[in-house]
Amino acid sequence: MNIRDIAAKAGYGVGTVSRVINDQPNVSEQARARILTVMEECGYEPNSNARYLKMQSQTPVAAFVMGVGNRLFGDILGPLQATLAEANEDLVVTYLDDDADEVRAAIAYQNARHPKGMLFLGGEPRYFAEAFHEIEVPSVLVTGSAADLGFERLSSVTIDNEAAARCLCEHLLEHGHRRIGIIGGSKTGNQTSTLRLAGAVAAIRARGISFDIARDYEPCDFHEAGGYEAAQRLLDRNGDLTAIFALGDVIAFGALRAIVDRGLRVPRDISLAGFDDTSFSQYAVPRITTIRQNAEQLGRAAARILLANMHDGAPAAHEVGPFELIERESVRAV
Amino acid sequence: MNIRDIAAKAGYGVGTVSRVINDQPNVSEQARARILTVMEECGYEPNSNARYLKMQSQTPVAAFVMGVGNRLFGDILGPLQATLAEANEDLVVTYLDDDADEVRAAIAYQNARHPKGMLFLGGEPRYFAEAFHEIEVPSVLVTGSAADLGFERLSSVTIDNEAAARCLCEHLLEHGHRRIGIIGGSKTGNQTSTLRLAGAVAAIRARGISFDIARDYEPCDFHEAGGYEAAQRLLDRNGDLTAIFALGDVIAFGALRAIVDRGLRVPRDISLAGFDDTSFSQYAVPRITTIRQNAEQLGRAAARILLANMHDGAPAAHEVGPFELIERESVRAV
DNA sequence: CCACTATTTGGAAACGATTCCAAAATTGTC
DNA sequence: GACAATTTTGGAATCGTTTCCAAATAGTGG
Repeated sequence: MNIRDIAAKAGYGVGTVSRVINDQPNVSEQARARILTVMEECGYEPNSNARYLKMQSQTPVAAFVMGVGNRLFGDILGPLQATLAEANEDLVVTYLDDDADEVRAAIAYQNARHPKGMLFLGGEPRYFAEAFHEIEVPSVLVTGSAADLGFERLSSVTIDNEAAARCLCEHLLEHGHRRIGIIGGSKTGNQTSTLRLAGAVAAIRARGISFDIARDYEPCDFHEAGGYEAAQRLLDRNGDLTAIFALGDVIAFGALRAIVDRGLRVPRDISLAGFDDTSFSQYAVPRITTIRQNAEQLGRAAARILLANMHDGAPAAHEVGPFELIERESVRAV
Repeated sequence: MNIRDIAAKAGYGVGTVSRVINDQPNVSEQARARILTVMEECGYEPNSNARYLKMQSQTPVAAFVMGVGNRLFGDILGPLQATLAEANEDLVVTYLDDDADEVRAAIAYQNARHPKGMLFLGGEPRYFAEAFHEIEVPSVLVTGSAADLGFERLSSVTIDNEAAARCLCEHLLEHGHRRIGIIGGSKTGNQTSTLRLAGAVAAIRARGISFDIARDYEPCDFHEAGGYEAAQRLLDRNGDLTAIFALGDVIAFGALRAIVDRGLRVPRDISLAGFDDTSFSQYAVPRITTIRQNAEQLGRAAARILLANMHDGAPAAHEVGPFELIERESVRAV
């Protein structure tokens, strides 16, 4: 069942059928209706290979997801893919550890098939910045800023992580906290966490309160176990902390458990704040104060920007989405 | 740069070049070497669209993920995609709500591009069973059983949900619980949840204890909010429950919050059990007793079976993976 | 050296779409 | 009703492969 069959059945030429398929003008209403009916009847779907072959565009959009465990990415990926689907664009997904070599290899592999576009979720911008010079298609960095990387075809969608962390920290400060500990962010430094850390530290120091990175900060991997261990280490060093700011909700969740295991209570003994407003944070006991970023909006924005880049040759855009402080029960005044 | 250019540059015909590309016999060593050299020099990569168009086999493997929120699927998808990648197979992912029409439309759309294989994660087998008669490629149902659906080309990878639920319920019974409530599973019935429910109810009734579906069971959507509300409704009806079995960890997590909001404590007043051993369940307060299924193993098995089906024409296989009861703190003896 | 078979090679046809140009049909104007 | 302008239509050429079939070449035994 191909376009010629449809044309024959409908009593029109292939050109007209093609125009109908592609929603192009200069087709009479009558012809359009008739052809649509026939296509419907036959359950006809155009062959995408023939189509792409002719149109010279090739494989679908490729997405690289660094950090499968992060539920935020799942929440972003859903709406992102849905938006792409509305434009009939498929999405080839590759899941990766956030490791420089693995990232490079995966990018090289996908790049060889000339995808129409690329998407990077999570991960360290530095890693693929190295691999990026050979990429000739529009790309979007989701959940990270590429504005300062200066790549011609690399857009980005993110929130202002620094401002958000500052906002949250000010919230803690306003509640009287003076000894605040921070956990999260890899030892080797990771853009997003670095920004959050910077914002938090800036807020604290702006009040003339000292913050000693070596003492008051503890890096950890981005999962519950990391948060658990980091909180342990941080509390071992600092008996006087009244609040802990975890650079991610899953980290906060692990930290919560660590605090409880020490016989302490949140927020009575220690206040706790997270980041991301992952779906479980409003159900945790206590409900966790956090920063919400709108995953759906980020996902849709990423898709929209990429489509604009791909189809209309729009220049790289750098969208900064809104965030919101969600006050819950895990922070109390001291 | 196409196959004709390469043929011209190498001084051979397109047929010979094609044979080299596809590793076919009947090419002299001399020709093969020369052509490979030229291809290398030119950085030539065959156009996959033209190729798939001609070969009638087409786009990569298509995966349908029903229920983005479910972190288990993320955990399965990672290893699954990695295994596929080892065989140089790309994965096109579509995220869907578990809705019959949406599923049908997505399957029709992807099927029209004649993917090499299909994967279904989560979702209700019935929904795509309807759409399945038109699928002519090998497929694997992950996290659901297809053994009894009787489709020629549909494999499945799952655990024995019924036995696992029975096992967990027996654990509750051994701890002296006699009034057990169950939450989870959609109103319209969903294979996985139905099996879990059946196993649980069977275990309870096997002890001569009555279980009244209308009274002791409450369906809900698969997320924290669903669990929260279902637990509320269930507890409103039954003041005498000593244990609640949630048909999924996220549901259990919502239920935990609902229990706490009633001023009750887990496990002192009510014991709670989940299913899936999602990463947060061992950090929840209290740590949640649950059933672990090995996501990585399931993912790899699914990919392995699909590859065998695709490449070697292996018949449909139905793999039943192991499960494990993880005893934690949320269940105590009464 | 010939007849015959086996291997290697070349190139036209086909896959199913899009795109363009020319032809046909319609509309508008006087 | 004639003519121009516009809209609609048909269909050949094209995209870059694979797959045949026929032709050329190499190999073999007598």
